[in-house]
Amino acid sequence: MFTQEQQLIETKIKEFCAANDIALAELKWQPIPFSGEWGFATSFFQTAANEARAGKGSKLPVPQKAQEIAEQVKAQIGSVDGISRIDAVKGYLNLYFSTSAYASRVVDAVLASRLDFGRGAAKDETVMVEYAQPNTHHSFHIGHARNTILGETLARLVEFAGYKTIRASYPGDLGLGVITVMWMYNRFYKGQEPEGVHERGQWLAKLYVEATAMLEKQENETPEQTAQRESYDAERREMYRKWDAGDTSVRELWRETREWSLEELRDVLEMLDVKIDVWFYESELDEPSKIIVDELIAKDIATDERSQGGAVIVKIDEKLGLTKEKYRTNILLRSDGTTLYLTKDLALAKVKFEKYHVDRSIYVVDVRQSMHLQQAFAILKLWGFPQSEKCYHLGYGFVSLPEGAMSARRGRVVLFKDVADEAVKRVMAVESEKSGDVPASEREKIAYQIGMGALIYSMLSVDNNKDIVFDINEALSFDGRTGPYIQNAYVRANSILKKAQVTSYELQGVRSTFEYELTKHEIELIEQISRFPKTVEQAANEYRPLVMAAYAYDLANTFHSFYHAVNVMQTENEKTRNARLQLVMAAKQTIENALRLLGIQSPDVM
RNA sequence: GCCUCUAUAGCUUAACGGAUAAAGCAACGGUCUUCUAAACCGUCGAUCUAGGUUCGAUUCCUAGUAGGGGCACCA
Repeated sequence: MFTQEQQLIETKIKEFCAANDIALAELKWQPIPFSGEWGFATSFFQTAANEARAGKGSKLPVPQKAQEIAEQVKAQIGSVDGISRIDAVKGYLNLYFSTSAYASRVVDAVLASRLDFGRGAAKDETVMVEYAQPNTHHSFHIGHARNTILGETLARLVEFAGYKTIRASYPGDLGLGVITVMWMYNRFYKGQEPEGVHERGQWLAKLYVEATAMLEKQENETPEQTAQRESYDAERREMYRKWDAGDTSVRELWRETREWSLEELRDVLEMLDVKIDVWFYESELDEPSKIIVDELIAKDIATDERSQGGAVIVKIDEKLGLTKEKYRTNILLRSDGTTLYLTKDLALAKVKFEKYHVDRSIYVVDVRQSMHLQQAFAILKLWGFPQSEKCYHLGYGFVSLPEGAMSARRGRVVLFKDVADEAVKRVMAVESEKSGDVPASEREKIAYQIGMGALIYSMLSVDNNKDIVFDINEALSFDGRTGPYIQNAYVRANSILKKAQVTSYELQGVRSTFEYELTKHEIELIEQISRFPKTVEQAANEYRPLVMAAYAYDLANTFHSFYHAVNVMQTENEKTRNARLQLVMAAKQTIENALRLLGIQSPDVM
């Protein structure tokens, strides 16, 4: 927010260095730490090191030399409009703001932009974020939730940063797992499905567990059991064959059961406030991907070894001219001519680039598929798509349970819906004792917002490449570094404004005046608010939801401290009180904007 | 065997190559007649090992140790 001052100072520093034959290193700006005052800083260590290496000037150790330069620069700059004080400390040049002017600038900027405060300038690039890719015929578990939460936050970040953003979901709706569920249903449960979107979706997952148990070879099987199992498996394979051949009744069964899963998925996404723009289905990419294989063979990217009883493969390293093994070789078509995951991903990428004009393509996919995606990107490059350079795999660590890995086969999963329900229950339990004035009609809705806030934040506050052992008590904790903590800061800000009866017209559109001695807490709050736009930029550029999650907590933390230290309503001086109320409005707005990027709601009361 | 990720306080996690490594939980001690104590304030407490690069390394490089994950007809 302070680029003008920064540039002015930078110019002065450059002039000084040029005049004195100092090889200035790149200037990097940062906030001044440990300050009750407020400003920005840069250091001269690199410059001093450059000088020392060139053998110029005094032979001081680098830190002293940096300090010397800082002092000289300070003397050279003199006074700058809007900067109250300049210090040269330990090799750093610290520039302190004229507090009241900057306080007004920050607060007014927030109040002028409101929901758009922090939004980046519109960019001429289209980003597609692909996430929410669960398989159909299974139920949505907490691992899928991590994927979806990460993807949605990333989508919100890049969108807010100014990119045209397309949200894509890619459910896996074919394969042996899907057929297994269909076979189980058709054989034993036809027409017995329960009512209710989630009940039905979860029931399909139960069928899968039951079917797996029936179809897996058991220890100490009797001959009858073996025969039974083999006969079941033959039925299943026959069903797969029919599906593949386009058999009408099997296809109809498939469409019907698939829809049950998709209904549940859509409901879950709504619960998470996710609005998918484009749905891709694996089944729809099967045929197109076969055509692509022919093209890749024709272009001599893929090698057809089918005549020797082999498969169609891509020797990626060889084609890229790499001598060291990196991407290795992968298969595009099985020897029986059927496609694989990689084949379909290539077809999907083509659609993304050609039909949706995607410049950047982000894949939010389990880190275990890292190799697979690197291979896919490499093949896209060979294929001649320049966008392959801007394909990015946002991998994320495994979500496991304290008792071990989740397993859909064995039914050892924690379902998202169950956690969400539990979250509401727990919030309702504390709501009655902790909050007085939550209207009865709003109770459940607010409990849901808080419960989801806790769950979402717990997923976002861990760096994406780290594994998570899911502990429901930790995920739904409401104390400390959590979603509800941040929501509570918002509620408190709102509460002050309500009490003060600041309605929209009185203090809005009126330029704030901070013509008084600001407390340390106010300055820190303003400083924190001013960092929001840069944080958006950083989080979006680096594809790191965690950066925004960390910021949201820091902002809330600063607000809570301010709240305790400064009593806004009891401020005697009216001008000071008004300025503080505007600061509270700005803080409230910024917290809301940050939470919105995380996909967390901001309840007015809690 | 090759590739890759991770290693920070008792536990869970932060930290553009730069100033005093930051939080939460747990423990201990304070703070509600005052804008909501789902909060605030304080105490205790940490960079896996060995080299290297650098003026400066938790951060980069190499090796090691420990633990995940991946490596052609699964997704």
